[in-house]
Amino acid sequence: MLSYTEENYIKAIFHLSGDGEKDVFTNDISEELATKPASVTDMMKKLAQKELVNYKKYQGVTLTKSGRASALKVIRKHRLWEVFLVEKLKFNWDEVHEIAEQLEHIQSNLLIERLDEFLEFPAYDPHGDPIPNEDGKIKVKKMVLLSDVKEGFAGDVACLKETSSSFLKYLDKIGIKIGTNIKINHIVEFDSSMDITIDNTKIRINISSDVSKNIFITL
Amino acid sequence: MLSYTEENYIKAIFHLSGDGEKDVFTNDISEELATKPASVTDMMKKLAQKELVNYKKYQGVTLTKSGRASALKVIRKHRLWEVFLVEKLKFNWDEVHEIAEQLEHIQSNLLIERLDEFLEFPAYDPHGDPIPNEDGKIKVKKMVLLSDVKEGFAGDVACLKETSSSFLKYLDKIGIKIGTNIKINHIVEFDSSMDITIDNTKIRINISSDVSKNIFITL
DNA sequence: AAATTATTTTAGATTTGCCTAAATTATTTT
DNA sequence: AAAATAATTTAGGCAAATCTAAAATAATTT
Repeated sequence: MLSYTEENYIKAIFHLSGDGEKDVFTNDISEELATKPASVTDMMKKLAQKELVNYKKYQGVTLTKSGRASALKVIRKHRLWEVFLVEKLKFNWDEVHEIAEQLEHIQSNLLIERLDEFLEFPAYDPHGDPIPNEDGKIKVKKMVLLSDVKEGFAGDVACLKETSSSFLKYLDKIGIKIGTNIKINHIVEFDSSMDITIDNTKIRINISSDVSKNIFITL
Repeated sequence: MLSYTEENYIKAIFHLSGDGEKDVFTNDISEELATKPASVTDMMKKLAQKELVNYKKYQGVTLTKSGRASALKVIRKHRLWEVFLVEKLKFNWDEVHEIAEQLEHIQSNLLIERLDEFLEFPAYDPHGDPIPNEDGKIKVKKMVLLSDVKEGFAGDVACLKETSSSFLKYLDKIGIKIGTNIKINHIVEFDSSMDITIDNTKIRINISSDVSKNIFITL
């Protein structure tokens, strides 16, 4: 069984690797977890010993099969708890992250399966991120970054890249949530900001490229 | 803020002191928490330093006001989570303790208030123990140990002293739960076992004094 | 290719919570 | 009241996870 800290390292590596694709480096992990690089090196040796990561000095790390499975389990728990907090306890989507960071470490397989059932087997969390199933399988939605599509295109908000509280609060304010329909009326060449229509209403708003770069919409 | 371990010590002291009445001794705490007496002494110094306990060498400890408040907060969380597990996630009353032991340490005032609301402000947990309110106030039910009442007496099961899985499973089997009406038909002088009627049915069963000593009924 | 810069690792400490073994204090027995 | 026993504390250490400072390695620049 993994310690609280080990789980956090494994999760950080999973995220930094782009869900397991790329190698991850010491400095990046230390930044993600707000620790020092030396601490990361110590932990990488420990995780390598436990065969959770493939580690070669100075070469970065990747997760092993077993490490990947552990990461997906923690992510599953995190996202299910987020659904619980938003759907059942009426939290806003910008308030749930810190609490889910704690809840994700609760150890009980039965608990998480019962929670999943109670929530009626959600496929996505409140930010649109997919919830891995018991076997770590993820349902991938076909989607593109809003910033990558052309004028005239329309789609539904599927997922957010950035989930900071300030970003989520801004989206609340302008009326964007998961499932909101967005139509791109015009892209300003100068700054790549977009003039969009929300849910086929008459209201048009302008969003900066910093915003459109962080919203995925369905294809 | 208290560490996970400190919270467990404070909670153990609260329970061992009979909810704050008596002095508590090193050996008892070490037994309760499955640590060694020397470890307890270390922690008592630390908790005294933080003004959570009154500690005098060799004399035992008591909780301070602040220690008592911390204990009640952890107990509140533990019991609310137990209600959640039983009422919402369909756990049996003998399965919830270990999970609640973990959940009770999650830090978020908002979470616990929202959970309380979601559960519709329960006053008692699945074992009949009272749930302290936000201010640490407890609603005391008037009750007596089943073993302390006379033949002919009847009352409703209010609370259990022992909450081990084996005891709870036995109660399940013989049909006793919180709220069950029990009438004492006869007490066997030899072993103090009791012949009882459950919920005014025609079925009579015999329970040992080990059982009757662990069931509280309403006065 | 040598020098500079950036990244990573090693070495040695620190803190928290725990341990064992020995010493101390309190309690009980004779 | 002295001896024996029980409870508690002290002293010294260990493991996990962290840190700082110094050394080693890799990458980049000139």
